[in-house]
Amino acid sequence: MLAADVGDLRTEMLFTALRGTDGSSSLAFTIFQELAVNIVEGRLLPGHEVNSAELARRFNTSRTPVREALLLLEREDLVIIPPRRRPYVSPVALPQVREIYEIRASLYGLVSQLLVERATDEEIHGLAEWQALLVEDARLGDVDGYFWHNVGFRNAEASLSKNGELQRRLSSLGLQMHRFRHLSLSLPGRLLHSLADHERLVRAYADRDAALAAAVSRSLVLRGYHAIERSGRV
Amino acid sequence: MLAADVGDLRTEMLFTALRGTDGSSSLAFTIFQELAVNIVEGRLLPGHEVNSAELARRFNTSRTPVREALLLLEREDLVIIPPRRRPYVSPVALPQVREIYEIRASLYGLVSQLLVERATDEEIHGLAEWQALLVEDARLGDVDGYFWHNVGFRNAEASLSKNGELQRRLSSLGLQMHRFRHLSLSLPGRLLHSLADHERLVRAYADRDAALAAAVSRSLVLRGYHAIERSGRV
DNA sequence: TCACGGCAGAGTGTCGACAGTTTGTGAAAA
DNA sequence: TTTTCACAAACTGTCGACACTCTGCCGTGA
Repeated sequence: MLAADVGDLRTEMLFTALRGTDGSSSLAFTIFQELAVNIVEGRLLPGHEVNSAELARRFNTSRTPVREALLLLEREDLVIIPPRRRPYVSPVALPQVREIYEIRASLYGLVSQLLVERATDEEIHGLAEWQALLVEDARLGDVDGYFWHNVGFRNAEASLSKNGELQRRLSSLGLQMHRFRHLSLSLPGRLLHSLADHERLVRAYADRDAALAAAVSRSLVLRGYHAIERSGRV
Repeated sequence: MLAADVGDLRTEMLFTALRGTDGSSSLAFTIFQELAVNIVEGRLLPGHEVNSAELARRFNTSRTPVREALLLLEREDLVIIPPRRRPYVSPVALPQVREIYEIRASLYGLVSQLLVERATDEEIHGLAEWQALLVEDARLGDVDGYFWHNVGFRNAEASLSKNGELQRRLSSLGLQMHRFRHLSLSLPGRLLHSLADHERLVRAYADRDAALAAAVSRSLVLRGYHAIERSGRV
């Protein structure tokens, strides 16, 4: 039933850098992925209790793979497993959102810096193509399209930093961020601001200006947080 | 038998920020901690295969908690669990060491920046006391003492950033880093360089110079990597 | 009426067992 | 002698069951 969701090309993007990491290949990871998508897309709300026995029934398995899936979810901070108590979907409170954005800003600053040092001209040109997609989405007012192309752009940047660890950690943070990022972009006017920042970022890449790129990248992320903060929606 | 190791006050420091995170309270986490210490202290070498059945025997448990402990170890990148194959202690190759130091440098830059913005004068004064311990260790040439006081200093900084997520992620990185960090400090002359950097860092804190503190903090970490790189020991 | 204590239901943590897969060994063939 | 194939041992992933713990409800006593 959820295979459709998980198989979806877009949600797939959220897991690419995480896939290699997982231990148990199939059952546990499948359940993990399924639940993770439901959490980040907001179908499983914060505080919702997840029952391993019930999940086992739903997935036609025993509780063992379910438990392992829950551990994977905990590793991504999507659920909290108190000892001897029911696991529940982790809360999304503003202070914690800020913490995550701060980390993400710092790491994307690093990505941009490394990218300038290590990416080839062709690779940087590839980023410009993502940028073109974003421009088009913005022109059409296609918030959803913008959102996912933005994910693609971000993933491409991370990959060009040529630091696999960094890429993995950002992917992990990204999963967490998707729980509230759509809030940020759907705010009025936000999309155009974001686009302008992207523009400056791509230009800094083309100019091979590492310091500027890092600064723009950081502020790009932080601006997303401030938008959420001001919206008062969390 | 290993309780002595794990109970040790110093190794304890490595896990403080990780403790709350764990799902299974006792058995799995105990096994995890035990194995983690053995890996970071170099008693379990990279590539060494860990056999869940054998571990279960050694800890007088079934394989279930052992499996969960292995998942926790995988989360800290201390073991790799290929599907349907034996888990093994993750390798420590120079390129990956570099990746981790890059991330750590960036995040400690963030720590220093946030610390300047958020710590009270008393708290910053507390850091100066750690610094005094380091000076004393350096004077005595006590590399081991310097190492652990340095960990304490770093933990204190992370805590003063008042960003719990950041603290947790640094703790996770730290666990990984301890696998090769002792290499760095035991290099001749390295200790004094490190001390001089600390001195500058503490002064930047006292002066509330966020930009300088962040820069010094980053270079402090990166210098550690360059020392390892030049030593050619990895 | 309200507080306290005990009891039943639900759920987690752990266990031992089983099936399927991988690895290593040894015999057979080239 | 070297290579290939097949078999056996070892190990992983999964399962169903059991004991202990927690939670919520109900009855008892004040």
